[in-house]
Amino acid sequence: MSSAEPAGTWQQRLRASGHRLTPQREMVLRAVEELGHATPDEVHAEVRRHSDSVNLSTVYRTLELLDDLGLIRHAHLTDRAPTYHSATGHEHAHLVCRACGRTTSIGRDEMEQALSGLAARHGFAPDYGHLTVFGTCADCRQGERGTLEP
Amino acid sequence: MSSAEPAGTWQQRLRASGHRLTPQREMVLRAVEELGHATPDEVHAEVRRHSDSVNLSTVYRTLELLDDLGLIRHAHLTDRAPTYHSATGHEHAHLVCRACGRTTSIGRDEMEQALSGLAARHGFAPDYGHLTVFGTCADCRQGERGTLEP
DNA sequence: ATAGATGCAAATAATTTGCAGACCG
DNA sequence: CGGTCTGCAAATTATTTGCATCTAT
Repeated sequence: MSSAEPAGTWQQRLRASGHRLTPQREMVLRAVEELGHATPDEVHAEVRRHSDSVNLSTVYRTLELLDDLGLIRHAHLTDRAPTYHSATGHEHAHLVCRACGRTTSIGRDEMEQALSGLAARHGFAPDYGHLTVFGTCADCRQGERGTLEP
Repeated sequence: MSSAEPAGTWQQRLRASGHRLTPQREMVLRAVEELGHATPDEVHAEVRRHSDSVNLSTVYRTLELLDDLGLIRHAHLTDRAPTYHSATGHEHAHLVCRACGRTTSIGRDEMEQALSGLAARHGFAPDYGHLTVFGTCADCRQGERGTLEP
């Protein structure tokens, strides 16, 4: 049904689309996979730890490219910067608590099952791996003591 | 159950929270209600059409205040700027097609029903009025001509 | 009268772009 | 070699903030 990962290694994937395999691209991809969910800035910092400098512009350009190729994905876990994560693992959506900031990953299957009826009804094919549901988690609903801004 | 609109008119709502009723705030609120879904910049432009100048800073400050008070709401309909909309109407979530950009409103009830199981399972209370589901609409799935790689 | 609100301009933050030189294939 | 990529610095875009002045209450 839904095509998830394109065939081939990421190296092949790059070449197949007429792009080149550079050390920067390899480092950025690794950083994203290690960090889990990270902003462009965090990826930049991580890359710098392992190797010498890679320019922030290059990080932005690379993240965009890898996202286009489907090698990584991005989601909006805050009202601010987008965060990137590996696409080689299992596709997942996110529940984000506004009170404590905690993020819970929801497997694609569970989310797909929940939205299947709605999706069918509207002839809409959701991008599950990009979906973020904001709200309040169990812990924060109990201890509800108003707003706690970090 | 879920407290949607606080009691009282928006004027009362403002005063009750220790804020003042200014012409700027009134104009911004009107603009948001007229525009449907609008970015801060669009709200600014709309306000200027009707009356003389209101500073963009004031628009930002006012949108934030009205959002905090629950008089308006915001959602992320693109990977970019947030858009604000009236909260006096029915609360709703959005389906956004990445291909054509079309936005479909989904009533709170329908979305709540779809996610109820998942929400209960995780003890999570979703903010339905903020939820945006990206994906591909029916029309665009047909005309599908693949991905456009550079 | 007076705390809160606005306008303005400058400060931040986040992201993008032009270009010359470096480098993959 | 030759077209891609990268680094760098400057340009954009988006949003926030300090402060003097104004105004709703």
